[in-house]
Amino acid sequence: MQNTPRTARGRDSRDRIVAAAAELMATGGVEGTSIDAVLAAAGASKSQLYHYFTDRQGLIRAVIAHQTEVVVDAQSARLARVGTWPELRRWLEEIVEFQQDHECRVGCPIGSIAAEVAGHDDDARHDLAVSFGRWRDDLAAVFRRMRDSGEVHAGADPDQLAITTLATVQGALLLGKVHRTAEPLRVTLDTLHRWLRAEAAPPHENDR
Amino acid sequence: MQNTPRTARGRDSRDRIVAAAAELMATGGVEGTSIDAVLAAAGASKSQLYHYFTDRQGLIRAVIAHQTEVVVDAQSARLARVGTWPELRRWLEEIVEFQQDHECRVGCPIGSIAAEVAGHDDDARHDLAVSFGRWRDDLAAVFRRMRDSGEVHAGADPDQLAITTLATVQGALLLGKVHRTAEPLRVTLDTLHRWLRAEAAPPHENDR
DNA sequence: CCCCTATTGGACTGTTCAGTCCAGAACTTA
DNA sequence: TAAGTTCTGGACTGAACAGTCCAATAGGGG
Repeated sequence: MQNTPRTARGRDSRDRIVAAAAELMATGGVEGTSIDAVLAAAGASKSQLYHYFTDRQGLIRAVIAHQTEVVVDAQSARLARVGTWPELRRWLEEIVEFQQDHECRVGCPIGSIAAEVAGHDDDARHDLAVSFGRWRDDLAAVFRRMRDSGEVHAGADPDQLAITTLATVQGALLLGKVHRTAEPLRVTLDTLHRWLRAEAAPPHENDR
Repeated sequence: MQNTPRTARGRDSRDRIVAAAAELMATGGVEGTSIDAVLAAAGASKSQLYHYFTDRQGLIRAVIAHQTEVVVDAQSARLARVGTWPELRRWLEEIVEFQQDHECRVGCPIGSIAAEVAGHDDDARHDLAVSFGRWRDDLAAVFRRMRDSGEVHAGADPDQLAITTLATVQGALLLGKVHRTAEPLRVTLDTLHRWLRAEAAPPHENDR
């Protein structure tokens, strides 16, 4: 019935359901995860789920919102601290390290959901477009800052760099997930970094 | 029972089933496509399907093989005709055009299946790794040819360029699918092309 | 033509699924 | 503490699902 939780207990129940669904869907896919499996994992009952969500699709969209919070919001905070080339490099390295620590099993939760539902769930697709849009904007802000501070040359287009960076990261995460190795991820993000560096402002133009 | 078709009629039946499954799974996702839906679309009966495939997973792997044939084999033939920068650019443009013509609805069939099943079907994941590996090798062959002919500078690593190119293309296709616009695809592949061009051999080193 | 194998139709089974429903428990507010 | 609301347990339903089975047909080699 799509109720908003009004008590701490209700909020906790809803959160447990969404967290369990997010975890199961990340590994088993969206359509491969049943309501019953989610409830078993969350230790909740059916009436709880249908009290907070209209139907399965509502739960899926809540999972997308949850993963956006986990992934994009975290990236937003992380990217806010990126303003130099070494910091950008570090950001890319952390992505590789994270995947390595998780055996490349998940890739990007948002990207995985997107690939699965974008074709047949227009509402979910829209939510995901917004999430990706925010991520792209955060990246564009980084490149804009770096351009303003002279780390990136004046002619560079921060938006284009952001879109390309996001696409490359997503593709690299997919390849890593398929090969279950951080190797393609490492190679790709390394090359991406090298190419991005070519957007740096020539030192002789800024250092005088 | 995983029988190989022994007559023309049997081969036709099997092909119809796989083609219908591939089409449905491309739009509705793998787990979102039921056996019954496949049979209805193919105009076949259950005993036909279970005569040629052991189970649902067998059908999925056959679909992966089919899409590999359609996508990777086609790319292989297409990339065999790429050996110069304008030809490489043309190849990237064709990807954008194809997606535009299909309203970015499908993205890459291989990539979509990969994102969905890589997490929980190890056999399928392996098949997909092989498919992506072949695609990468074909791309590496292009860059190796271009290096040998002096279009790419001697220090470039064809394998790294191939992996990064494949990852970027896959990521761009995903973004296009989510936004249902060729715009991010166009921007990303444009930028990718610009960056790849930086791997070109300096003219003064080869033109004398 | 006959025999043998490949192929096919479709009914059937048992399970799992999403979603409904209602009675009762827990909590809030006054 | 009493009334009103929120939350919860879990049985129940009907549909959809993957997979089985067998009888029947089609087609090819002799």
